[in-house]
Amino acid sequence: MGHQRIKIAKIEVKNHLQVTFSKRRFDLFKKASELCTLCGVKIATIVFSPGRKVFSFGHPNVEFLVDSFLPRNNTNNNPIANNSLQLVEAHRNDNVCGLNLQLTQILGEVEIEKKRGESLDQMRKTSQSQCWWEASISQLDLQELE
Amino acid sequence: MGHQRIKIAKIEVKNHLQVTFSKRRFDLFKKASELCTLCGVKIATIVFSPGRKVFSFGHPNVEFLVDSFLPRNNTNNNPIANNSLQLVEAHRNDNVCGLNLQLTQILGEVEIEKKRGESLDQMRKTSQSQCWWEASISQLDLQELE
DNA sequence: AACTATTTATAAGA
DNA sequence: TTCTTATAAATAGTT
Repeated sequence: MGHQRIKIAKIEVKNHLQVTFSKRRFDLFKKASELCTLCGVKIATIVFSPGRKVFSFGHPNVEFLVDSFLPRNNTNNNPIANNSLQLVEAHRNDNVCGLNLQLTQILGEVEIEKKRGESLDQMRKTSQSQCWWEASISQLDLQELE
Repeated sequence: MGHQRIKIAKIEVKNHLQVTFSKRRFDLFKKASELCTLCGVKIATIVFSPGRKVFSFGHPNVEFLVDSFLPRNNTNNNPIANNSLQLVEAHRNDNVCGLNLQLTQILGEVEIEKKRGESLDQMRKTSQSQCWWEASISQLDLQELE
């Protein structure tokens, strides 16, 4: 890729590895996010980093994995404790879900802004002595007009 | 992407969606695999398809995820179960942390794109002398633009 | 962190 | 479908 193609093998230079990890992890989650949106599927991705950290992406959240794989066989018979746990669970899920929604929405905004920038760039380039705005405004969609 | 750029939004044409899903799922797992090899990390990815099928990729396998995160034996006095619960806690915190990092980075991207748009807008305005009617367009509100 | 030169990924088309 | 192709994205190395 890039200037030189690399072999898909363990990167030995620690600093280089960290940079590549950050870049590729971000893009992996981005691709996962796009697949979610494009195809309306549920995805959970979890990465255990070299630095012993855990990164994850999930839509609608990562925890749905737990619900999918395990039946809730709660052996704790204390109803108050159970309710409290459920409230904590709900709050956490809302938190993660909300962040994912924000992420999705903002990714969309980025796309819109980039597209707008590209449109303006293109129009600027094609504008000679003529007024490009008149010819182009009819081609802008609503989001761009906003 | 290919011949045309597409909006990241739900694909409505079923046949098209299926093709895109297959391609992008393959590439997602490929990217995950490369990240594993390059950086020596553990990854688990699970996709619940529109056709109710489940696809997964894991290195060294997918099950380590279940073993790491899901407390199978929920008897509260079981030290193994407690360890699992702690892992779940840690993971959730990391998940939120990771999402926040993504949000921060992407919000930064939005700012950059908006500034770019503003500078292009400024360039446009400086050329207003050639377009006497342009100012009136800029003053139209959203409803009028629609 | 930002920037290129290339390699990849991929939306359409065949 | 499967392959091809034109174009958009990703990214390795650089500044």
